[in-house]
Amino acid sequence: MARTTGSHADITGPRVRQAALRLFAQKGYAAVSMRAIAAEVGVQAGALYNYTPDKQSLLFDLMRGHMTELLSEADFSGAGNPLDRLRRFVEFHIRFHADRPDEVFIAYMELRNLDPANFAEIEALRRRYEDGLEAILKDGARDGVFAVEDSKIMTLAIIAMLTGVNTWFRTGGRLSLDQVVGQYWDMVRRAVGAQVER
Amino acid sequence: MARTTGSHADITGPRVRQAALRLFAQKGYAAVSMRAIAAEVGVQAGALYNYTPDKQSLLFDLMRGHMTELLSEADFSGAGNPLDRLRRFVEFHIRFHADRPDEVFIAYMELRNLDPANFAEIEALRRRYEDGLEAILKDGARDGVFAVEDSKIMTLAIIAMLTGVNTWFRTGGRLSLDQVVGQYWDMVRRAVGAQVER
DNA sequence: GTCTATATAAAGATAGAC
DNA sequence: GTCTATCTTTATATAGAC
Repeated sequence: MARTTGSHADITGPRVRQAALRLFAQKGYAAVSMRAIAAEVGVQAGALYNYTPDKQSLLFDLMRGHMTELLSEADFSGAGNPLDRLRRFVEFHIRFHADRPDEVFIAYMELRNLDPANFAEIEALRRRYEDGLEAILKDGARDGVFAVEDSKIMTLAIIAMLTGVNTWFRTGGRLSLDQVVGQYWDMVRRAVGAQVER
Repeated sequence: MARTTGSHADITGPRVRQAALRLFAQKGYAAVSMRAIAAEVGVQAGALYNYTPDKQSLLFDLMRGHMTELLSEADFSGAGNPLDRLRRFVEFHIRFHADRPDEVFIAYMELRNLDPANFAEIEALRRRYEDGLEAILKDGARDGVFAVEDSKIMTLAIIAMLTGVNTWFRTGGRLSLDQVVGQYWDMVRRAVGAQVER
């Protein structure tokens, strides 16, 4: 990708983030050099430092942006009965994550490469998301429509199961995302002990 | 750890693998230098090459050893009814993985750092393990005791849910491993549509 | 078998010209 | 804003002494 000297701040900034996202997801943060990111963008390594103070900030900004968007799009308003809220959560989680495989991969794989302060901030966001699901389960248990022995364990089990979709799902594969959502909803609904509607 | 010059092949070999295991799990393969492994063992970097041809082989041997042990200890014999076999699988999976947090972490996080040929070999072993669980689900569906819409999806969903335990379980924490096994078995049993025994 | 020393390559980050 | 050039550090791996 040949590039000439000049000013392209508005274009280059997003391209740096995009290149870092793709390369971090593909090879891992520690295995990606600033030179590799620069090459993907089409600039020299030194130019990257106009857009990020260092490599760590690049990783942190990607993860924080992802978690912030996740929390802003999730519906934890509490509207509706617990079974409907759980169904909406399952569908949202699968679709949101299927749309952003690289961001999801980084968010789960690169936590240990965050500086301690950055790690704490990302963990707090993740915790808020878990709390959103746990509130649904607790409300369902309170209403007697879910069989919840330990809401925290059930929260983590459901999220792990749903996020696992990203390890194998590919658009255009054997199953449509609609089918995936349907089957996971069947499993989650049964796992929480909700009655199967007929 | 002060060390002097001399021959310690029988001792040093396992210590190299153990140090690599611990450091790869903690910092990630790409972020761990051969010098760091040597320092953990208490030798100089050059001495490591008496025990491994290179860093990649160190990673591959750890992962292959883990997967081979997993397959050798799992009971995929087909003895018993599908519900009992599934219960045994759930308990085995949770306990085996809880006993080996570092190996499990590496096996899931460092796949992309394997050379292509090594990756193919590990993937084949992982597939064999998945096939073992899928056979249980298929037998249960055949007997009409499980409600299985797609055995492959259900296999991956169960494994993802169970392996997720490793992200939070710590010995001496709020819950004993017995309690964890019991609660996950409740969820899995319901997720596959099996009747809850009373 | 382990050491010291080193060959060779690549990393993160910065300086100064344009 | 981007370039080229470079400082400084660190990496994998090997050679040869003991």
